[in-house]
Amino acid sequence: MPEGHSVHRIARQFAVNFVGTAPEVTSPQGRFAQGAAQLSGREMLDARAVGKQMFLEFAGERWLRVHLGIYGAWDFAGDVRVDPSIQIHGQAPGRTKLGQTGEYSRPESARPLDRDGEDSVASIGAPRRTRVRMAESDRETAAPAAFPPEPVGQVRVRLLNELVCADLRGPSACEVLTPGEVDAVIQRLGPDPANVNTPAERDRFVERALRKRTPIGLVLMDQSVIAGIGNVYRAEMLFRAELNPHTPANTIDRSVLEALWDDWAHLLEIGITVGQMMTIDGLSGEEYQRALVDRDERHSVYKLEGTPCKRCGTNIVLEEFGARKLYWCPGCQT
DNA sequence: CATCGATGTTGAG
DNA sequence: TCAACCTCGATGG
Repeated sequence: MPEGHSVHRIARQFAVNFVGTAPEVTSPQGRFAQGAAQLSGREMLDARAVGKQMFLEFAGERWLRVHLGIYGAWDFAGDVRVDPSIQIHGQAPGRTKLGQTGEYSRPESARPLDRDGEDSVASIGAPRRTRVRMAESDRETAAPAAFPPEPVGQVRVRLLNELVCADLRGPSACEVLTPGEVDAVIQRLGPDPANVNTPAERDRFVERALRKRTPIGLVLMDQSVIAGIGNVYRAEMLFRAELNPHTPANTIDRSVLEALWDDWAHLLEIGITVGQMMTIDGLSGEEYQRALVDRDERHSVYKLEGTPCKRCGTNIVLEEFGARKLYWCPGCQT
């Protein structure tokens, strides 16, 4: 379910809660018992995301690669700290408000969107006894009574240190790799502006795209061309660029492709910070708060088929495209 | 409460 | 091209 922004958020949570500790690694479900044994008791050295994949580095040149696929999720429970660069919204309806201080949900949290985001070297948040599910959207629920909690459902892998327990369920990939194998995987992925956003990286994307006759609507989802974009961001980015999804990539102006990269970098940074795919700019504070809660308020085309385009009034259409659903406006995406 | 569908990818045919 | 993976929120009765 998650697009690139969620995976970066999860990697940051591992950096804050696990890097520098030597967690016990188990596979309550059993399917990953062998891999878990290879990692257990080793210090975690690094946590990184590239596109939709996460890589956790352990001492002894062993890496855990995780891809959440369509319904994978991580649950963090215990005394969880929140990386200062991310906000956690989206508690279940009817649950207690997030954080006694309201630190993560006050309206001013909208502000970083309009700035460049170079300021924060804030200190890491204090641990808070809680449980947070991190997947396509985050959800905070009441802390389990016991620590570590009883595994619920099919837990492929559990990482447990003194303070925090992280459970992985439903991943499409979960495996131990050597450094060389990690390099090979990353080699096959396109650039990710959340890791390196330089003119050279942007050129890498542009050159790869210009070599394809494939429609841009497919190229944007090709993880070897640009990493991290999924079906929602694809549709929304094409709308923002006023681009017909069927346009062959190699017929698009270089400047337009450069703008697509810049827009992805922009949207991805917002997504990482906010934890929601906010794809409409310039919302008022009130609209922004509504967009946090209601998907239809934060998108222009995704799942909005049959409604009038906010830009030109033409009805948004839904089209089967490369085995996925594509939402776009035939009126102004030309 | 049963059923559906999903923000993804792989691999069989 | 499409089933499989195997989770869970949304939807409808």
